[in-house]
Amino acid sequence: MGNKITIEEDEVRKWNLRMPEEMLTAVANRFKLLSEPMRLKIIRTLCESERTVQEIVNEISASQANVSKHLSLMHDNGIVNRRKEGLKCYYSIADDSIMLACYLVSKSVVENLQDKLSWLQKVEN
Amino acid sequence: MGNKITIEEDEVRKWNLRMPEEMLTAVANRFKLLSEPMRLKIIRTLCESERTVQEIVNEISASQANVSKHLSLMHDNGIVNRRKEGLKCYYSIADDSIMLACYLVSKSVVENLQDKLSWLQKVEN
DNA sequence: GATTTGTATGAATAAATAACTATATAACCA
DNA sequence: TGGTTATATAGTTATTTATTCATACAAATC
Repeated sequence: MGNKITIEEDEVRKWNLRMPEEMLTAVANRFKLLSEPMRLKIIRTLCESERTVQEIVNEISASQANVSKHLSLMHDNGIVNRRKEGLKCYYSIADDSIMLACYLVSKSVVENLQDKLSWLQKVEN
Repeated sequence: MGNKITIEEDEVRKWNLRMPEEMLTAVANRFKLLSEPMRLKIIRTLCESERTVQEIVNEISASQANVSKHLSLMHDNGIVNRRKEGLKCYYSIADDSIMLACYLVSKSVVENLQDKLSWLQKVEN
């Protein structure tokens, strides 16, 4: 229990500095997939466990067509898995790094918000 | 030397499941900032050290207006710092989590590409 | 003050895309 | 076969945005 992920700080600072153009585009595309609130909502439900399209539709109250399109897009880009069972179609997270990215970025965003809040409170007094 | 970042796996899986709507939008916006190849190129140069606008323009061969606009956008969103010195304007990375996100996502993208390649090689034989 | 240099910005354009409606497909059941 | 359910897709619209060009601003130098 309590598994830990460790990352070398030195590695981070020089993240693929010489990465060729197409790979950079691929990285940008991966980020783009995570840049829509609706898709983040979907991913968030999938982080709990696999879900059918309809289950997601009910949970996040969006249209079936829209959820399906987002799932298809994410499937085409390899960030979710698809598993068919009769009429239903189960989706799940295909790449744990997605969750890690969501975790780190949301943590950072929340921390920034907290900083702004405490700054505002200081100014008010 | 060899500083390490450690992350609890359990924490990752339940990344802010109950995060309110506006925060989710903020997270999506953060990802959106990282979803353009041109901005990633700029960020990549800034990961080495702070740079003036003109230095970046020369390094990535883009127009001054475009680089300036991207930098302004990133500054407005708090992911780069701005430091004026005479005529020149030095930009730098404001948030280390940006680098971490770039590192993790590009690592994952590269690994996926490698998987695809080795699969292709198998099929060819 | 006039000029030069570094940076920012406004307007215009083209491209991408999220969401909607309607419809198609595909699997199951009666 | 006909009907129902779950999901996918085509066409359309509205919005966003990356880029370019031209110009404005601002600090330094002459």
